[in-house]
Amino acid sequence: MTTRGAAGWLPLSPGERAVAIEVLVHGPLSRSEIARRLNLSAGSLTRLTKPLIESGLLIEAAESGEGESAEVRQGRPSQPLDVVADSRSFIGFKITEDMVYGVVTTLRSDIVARHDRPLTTHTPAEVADLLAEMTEELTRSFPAPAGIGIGVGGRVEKRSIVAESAFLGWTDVPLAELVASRTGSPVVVENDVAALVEAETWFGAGRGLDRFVVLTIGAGIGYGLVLGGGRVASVEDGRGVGRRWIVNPYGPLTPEGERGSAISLLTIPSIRYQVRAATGEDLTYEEILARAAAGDPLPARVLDEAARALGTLVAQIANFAMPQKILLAGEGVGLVDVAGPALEETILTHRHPQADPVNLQTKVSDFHDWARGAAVLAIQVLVLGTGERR
Amino acid sequence: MTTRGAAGWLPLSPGERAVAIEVLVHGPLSRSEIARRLNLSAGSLTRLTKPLIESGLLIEAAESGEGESAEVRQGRPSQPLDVVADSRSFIGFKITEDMVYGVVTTLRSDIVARHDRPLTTHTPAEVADLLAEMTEELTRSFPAPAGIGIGVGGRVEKRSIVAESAFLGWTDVPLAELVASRTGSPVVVENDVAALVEAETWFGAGRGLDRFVVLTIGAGIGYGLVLGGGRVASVEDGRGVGRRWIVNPYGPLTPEGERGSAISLLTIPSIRYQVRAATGEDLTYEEILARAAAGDPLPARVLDEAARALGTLVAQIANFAMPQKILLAGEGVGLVDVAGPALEETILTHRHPQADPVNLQTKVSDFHDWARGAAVLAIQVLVLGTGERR
DNA sequence: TCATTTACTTTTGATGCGGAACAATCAAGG
DNA sequence: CCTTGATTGTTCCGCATCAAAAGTAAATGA
Repeated sequence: MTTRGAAGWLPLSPGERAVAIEVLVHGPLSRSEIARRLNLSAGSLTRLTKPLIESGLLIEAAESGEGESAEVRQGRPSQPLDVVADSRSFIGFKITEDMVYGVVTTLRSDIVARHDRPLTTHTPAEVADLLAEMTEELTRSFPAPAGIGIGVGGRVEKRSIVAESAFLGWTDVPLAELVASRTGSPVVVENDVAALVEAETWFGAGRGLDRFVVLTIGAGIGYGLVLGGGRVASVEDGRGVGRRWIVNPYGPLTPEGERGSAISLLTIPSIRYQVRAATGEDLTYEEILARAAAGDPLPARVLDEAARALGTLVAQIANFAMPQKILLAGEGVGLVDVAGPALEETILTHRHPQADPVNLQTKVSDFHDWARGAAVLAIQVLVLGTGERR
Repeated sequence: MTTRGAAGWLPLSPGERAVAIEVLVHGPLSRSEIARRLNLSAGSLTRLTKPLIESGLLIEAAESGEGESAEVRQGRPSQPLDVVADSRSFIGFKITEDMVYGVVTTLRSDIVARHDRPLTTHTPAEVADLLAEMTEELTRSFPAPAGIGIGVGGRVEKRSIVAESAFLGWTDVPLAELVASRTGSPVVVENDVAALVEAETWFGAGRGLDRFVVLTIGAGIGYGLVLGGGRVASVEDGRGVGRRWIVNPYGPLTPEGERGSAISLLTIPSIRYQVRAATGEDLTYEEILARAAAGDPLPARVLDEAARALGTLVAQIANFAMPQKILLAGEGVGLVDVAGPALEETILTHRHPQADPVNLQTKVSDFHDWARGAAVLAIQVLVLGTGERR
């Protein structure tokens, strides 16, 4: 097995794991607070926290200090527990066509170092060599990594094998094994969108939610549905979702995606293509946003149409999947700033008048966020033994 | 409390409840089979089943008899356990504008008697009187009902109060209390769609599934999303969902619903309205189906457009909510028989080419199915103590 | 100083589960 | 006919886990 169990930490009992995850995800918490959250008695918490503290995973945090401890309360002061975030470090990689982005994170998934390198070859062995080299450089000033997570666009099986990746030209590449043998660290490989979704579910916008959706816009469209704390896997994962999400049958026809599909309306290449086809100018996405903001009518029209498509999608997701929150992420969500009103208006048009307003959050992510997502997967799988679901 | 706990049966421990539900929902099962399904040891099953058998809820079923016991197997023969379906009876009502439909069911939710009565008044007290009378008549040849379930179109709160029902003109009517005081039986009131969804989740198309969707077409549109065995409640419940599900912005404008919405494209009144507006003839839904099947172009066109709208909806639900199965139910699903190919084609158009085919099931329901749904709710709440979720 | 409040620990008892040993009941094969 | 093996179900014991209760600790406020 490439991805063996908790490396270094003792295996956790279900109760211990629940406590560890609660503290890890929801910051420093006192024992009594954890007891309330997990519906356990105070006595159980003494029992469960003892081995966690002894093993070094948790620590009795220094009292919040002099700053200001919120309200002064009566009674014995509580003793917050916190994870020893720096006790282990994790490495996350995001592989794109021509670059590899790497980060080092703490147990809390805070990024403490970044390191990127151009990717000049797609040969599996050479890519693994590069990842091993980058691991070496990244860990120079940190303890040996407890785990390595790798995010790749494409289909990934068993969290270790890249079954199919078009932009790398890979089929059934056992990437986890290749990297693990070079670095000696356990490795988890996952589809990039899936990793980002898990990261947001644990540490980001979806923290503590039961139903949660992540929609990413960038070079393509990504969709992740989280139910009951776990991501729902589907066969379309990593196969370029959104090609057949026909939002507007009379919408534009672009090289990728069907006419009027989410891909042809929303992705960065499609928006650039539409502007280029109409004006002859080859503008970057940022330039298009800037021109639209400045009042240039053609870019504004393209972005307005995109925002309306996005609003339709968001409303449909809210109507049918009923998430408590929808996160818009990726490099291509800048259009929300420029065409926000059109987005809002379209959402309202497609929602029941008495329905709850859609809880929508926007987060422009860069490639280091994707790499961080991969690191979070390593935390989940390797430290806490959170296996795959169904 | 109107809806007090398990009337007659001892309160069940979580383990006992799990066993009871497993046997109730999945037919006769041997102890070892239950142990496998619930991941319990054989010893635990002896312990858990003993009180259930003693209390009369379960029984050691007579061996399947002479017929043919499938394959001959080695070893001690298994002893299937089954619920004593006839030990209690349940009553379910569905209230429409001018009729009340009533059924008597077994613990397994099999309908053993039906009785309908016209509804000539909408006064809460008189409706409750009628329900009490019908209960009296329905239980003449059956033991006293263990519980009564009532399904109403509209918003229902706390499974007892009709907060708002347009067609009855009701606001905050404590219907459960009114009926319970007249009959002496515990009463559960729920939105009709919600009740049907629960019934299908436990005993119907959604049995054993983790993610499941029910879409009903009739006088209106109904939508129910089941995740992890529980229905997701939403504020739109009972407020006429589908009015803002804009499927085709250039679709027909009907008296109800926005232009091109699911309501104006799919509901029976809208389809009849479209045919009437075009031909001047006031046809029933069944007549429209028959004419379209016979080749009459105008009804065929209306139904074709409806089927394409339905296909779009189904595909969107499959794309975004990712259920393992979608059930189409209600009085208005007959169009699937007439315009099935258009439905299939539209679904495929909106699905990823490599996605799993949509698991779609169609079930024409009559009003007794709705009443049965209400009875199932009584079974859930009163017998097994399955409370509300979130 | 002393009651009060809140947080945590220790002890105790109950519960529920898995596992081992055993009984029951069948088929297959000499 | 008897043995062997397979499968189901029962009984019993030990273990893990939890809640409840009682005790300890550390603060506030009068």
